[in-house]
Amino acid sequence: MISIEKILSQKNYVENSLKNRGEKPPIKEIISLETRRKEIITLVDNLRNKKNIVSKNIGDSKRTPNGQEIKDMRALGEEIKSFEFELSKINSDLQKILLTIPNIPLDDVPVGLDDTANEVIYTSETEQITHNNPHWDIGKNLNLLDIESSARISGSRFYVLRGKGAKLHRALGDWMLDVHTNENHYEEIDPPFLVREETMIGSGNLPKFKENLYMDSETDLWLIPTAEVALNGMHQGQIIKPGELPIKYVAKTPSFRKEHTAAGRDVRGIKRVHQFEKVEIFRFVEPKDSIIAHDEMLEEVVDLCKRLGLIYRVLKLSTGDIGFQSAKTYDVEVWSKGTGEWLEVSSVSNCLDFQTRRNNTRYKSSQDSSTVFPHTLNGSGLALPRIWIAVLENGLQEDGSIIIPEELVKYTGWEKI
RNA sequence: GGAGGGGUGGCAGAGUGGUUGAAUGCGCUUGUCUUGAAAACAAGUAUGUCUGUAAAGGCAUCGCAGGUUCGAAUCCUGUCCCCUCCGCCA
Repeated sequence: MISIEKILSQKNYVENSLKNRGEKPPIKEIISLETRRKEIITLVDNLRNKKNIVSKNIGDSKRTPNGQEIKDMRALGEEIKSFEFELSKINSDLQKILLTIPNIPLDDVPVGLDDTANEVIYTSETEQITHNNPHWDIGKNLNLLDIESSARISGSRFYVLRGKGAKLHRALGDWMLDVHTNENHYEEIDPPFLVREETMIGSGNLPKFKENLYMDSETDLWLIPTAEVALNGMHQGQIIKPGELPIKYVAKTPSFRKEHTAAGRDVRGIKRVHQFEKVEIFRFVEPKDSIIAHDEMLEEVVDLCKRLGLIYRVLKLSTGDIGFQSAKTYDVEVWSKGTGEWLEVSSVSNCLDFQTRRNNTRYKSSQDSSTVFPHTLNGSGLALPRIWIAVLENGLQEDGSIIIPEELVKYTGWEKI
């Protein structure tokens, strides 16, 4: 969440920045709640001080309190209690509002209310070739993809991969994990896929995006829509020791999404499904380092696309299109030759201190020993079934076979399908 | 799921309901001593929040939430987490 100090001290800036996202936060209400909150704190503290002095006096002199004292103190206690009640109400109201306010975009994010304002900042090929053999046909013909079975098992928007299709999928994931751990020096994490509500709030997925998440109401656990949620939760409530930043995590997990909002869209194939695998890279960094870290992560993601021989482009998302928790986002898309469209395979975001404030993840700086909120960054590296789609459609030969990218051969054990 | 035990400061570990924000030890920081280091000695060493230019002070926090009391780390209730044993189980 954004800090209340920022809202108070830079009211207009905050208001304008959020307007660019199409948001109108109740700034006035926040300010009045915050003002009242401080008033009550001062009041309650003074009353408690009174109470403490009397109690201490009784304790020090080792006597029993007289009737008048007991009466006064009881009244004082009641007064304190009623203010405390108001205070807790204000705190929860304030919290409720603050949790629904999205992050403030960085100044170099293109202004616009939707994806039409996104800027394409790089495209690897000037021309995109199309061949009219979508992955659902290729996959079926070569017995790599079995939508009929997944429909029997789970319904629509799921997939079954089989044989070499499954192996290719696994090879892609393993290769990505190896690149991130061996070359980019991330620590591999295998986290839980079910998380507590607090963890979902920490990442920014709750309370606002409940309708897109699966959860078990018996245990109050939520299925992660991305490993970002789990990785971000690793240091909830912790103070990270001096010298431990940057922390770099990579995880391959399933991602569970209801995709209610997209009903009817992208129904064919496996581009948009309820459960998919994704390799996610995540960093906790010192605030001064997040801008550079963001560009590094974009490079790491782009490098994967290059090495797979895919056609890709990089978008800088507009103020209206970046995610709730993000201050700046690059999307990386690969070209799907079979369907003639760009597939988003990565979203690389700098969330600044937005998530660490929600998580209460802090960092003790070695210079001045003050505690600060570190910045977090996340990026897919990469989203799997979509990359699987691209590799399949991209590798399709005249004779109907598939050539596997060279990098993957030592993971698959074969060069073609 | 059943039965027990436990959650206290960076760590370990005390704590008859009344100067306990908290003994003691370790660690860490600084100083004295030393050519330097070690040892020894001395001092300091949690977080949040409010008032204040500052100095300083108030308040809160002993897993979390309530309750009892003039007064709660200490008593009561609920809850979460951890450990041990039993049962079940990939």
